[in-house]
Amino acid sequence: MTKPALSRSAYVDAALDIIAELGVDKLSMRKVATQLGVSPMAMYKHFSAKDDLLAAAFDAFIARADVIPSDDLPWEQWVEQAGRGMYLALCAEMSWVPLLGSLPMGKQAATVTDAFVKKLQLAGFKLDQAVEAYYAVIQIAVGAVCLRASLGIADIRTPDAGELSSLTQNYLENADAARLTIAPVQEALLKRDQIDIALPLLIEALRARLKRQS
Amino acid sequence: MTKPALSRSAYVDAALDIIAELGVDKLSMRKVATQLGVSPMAMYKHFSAKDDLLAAAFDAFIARADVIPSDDLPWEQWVEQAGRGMYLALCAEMSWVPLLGSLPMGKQAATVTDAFVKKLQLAGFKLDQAVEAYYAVIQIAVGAVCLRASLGIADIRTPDAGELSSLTQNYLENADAARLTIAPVQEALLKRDQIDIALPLLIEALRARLKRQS
DNA sequence: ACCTGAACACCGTTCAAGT
DNA sequence: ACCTGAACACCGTTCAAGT
Repeated sequence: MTKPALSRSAYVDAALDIIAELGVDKLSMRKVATQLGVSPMAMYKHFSAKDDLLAAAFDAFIARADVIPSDDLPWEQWVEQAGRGMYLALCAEMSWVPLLGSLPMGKQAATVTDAFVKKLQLAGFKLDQAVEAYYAVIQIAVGAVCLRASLGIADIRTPDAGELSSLTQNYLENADAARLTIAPVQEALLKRDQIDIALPLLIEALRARLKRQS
Repeated sequence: MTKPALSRSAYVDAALDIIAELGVDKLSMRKVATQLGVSPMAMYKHFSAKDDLLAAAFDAFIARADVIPSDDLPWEQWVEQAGRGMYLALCAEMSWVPLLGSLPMGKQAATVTDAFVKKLQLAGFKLDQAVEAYYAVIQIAVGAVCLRASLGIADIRTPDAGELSSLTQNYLENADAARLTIAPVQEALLKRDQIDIALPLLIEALRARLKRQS
């Protein structure tokens, strides 16, 4: 009996399964192939290299994350929800984080761009301002997830109330008076959702900019 | 003749050499050991695992980057320069970028925190606002570098004038009218320094916040 | 204390060969 | 066209042994 030829998306789905279970760092060409009952080398007919598979998997991940908010929201809330959506999707699958700086944006990312720019243009922003705002939100979402990851927060559970984050623990080595004052404030800040640090400030600045030109 | 015992910092220096030459992704325990003329296993007396070496190397990298601006600048410029300094240091050694979300902050990062918070407190911000502003700047700097890396910009050269970034190339696959309008604006934006996208907006918001409470 | 040698259990990828 | 098997050139890390 001849095996049906495996499609590109079959490999991508298998990769996403393995990533969900073991994390991006444990993904290997061999594991994907084994899950599909195929030789590892079969994949090189569909993907030029592991990076290619990873980029395709990330784009599929973005599609599933579904970060585009409902259209009837006012722009401030729309932007806030879009940024939070990106942040939350990545928080749920934090093993992507170390690769965030090396993954190329694919087709699904482009549809998010389109929706964002359109929403802001309808709100009265100029095209270049809308594009600028989009990339500012992306930066902040990615930065927030990176910061969260550096805190050593595990994927699911929130940190135990009594326990200092690893970041604050490091900070308190060789502590002086200033650090002892700063540490609890830092710890309180970092216990909140990291997306709430810079995103509200950004939206404030955008609102001021819009008001100034109307 | 007995070899002098190798210190932790000798390993870190060797690691930074290899990273500067080949990139973080090509660093291996075996290469560091070979450069020092030692068995790979010798390192496990000084570092519990490769992650431990990498964290130490990153902290040394931060120390060398020297991102703390001169003290006599007004706070807006000080914050702007600090953020830009982080951004530029990472742009110069972009192979760190994929790891930005998984590297813990060490002692050198803590001295940057201290300087930043102190500067903003002297400018009139409350402690919690100063800490919040610091992490907002970190997020934006990290996000900007991640975005720059995703553009497929090589470490040194600026992209050829005539050539679209890989991000815009991907964006233009299956292009409709809207995308054809957005693409050149996006490309112009992404040719600028990525740190200039969100950092000025953040500083604007901070200034407004400070004015409101005084 | 610090280092070594050999081994284990993995990797990504090439290449020639199969059907 | 698509897949296989064997091989190459690597990895991080463990463990028992050396000095």
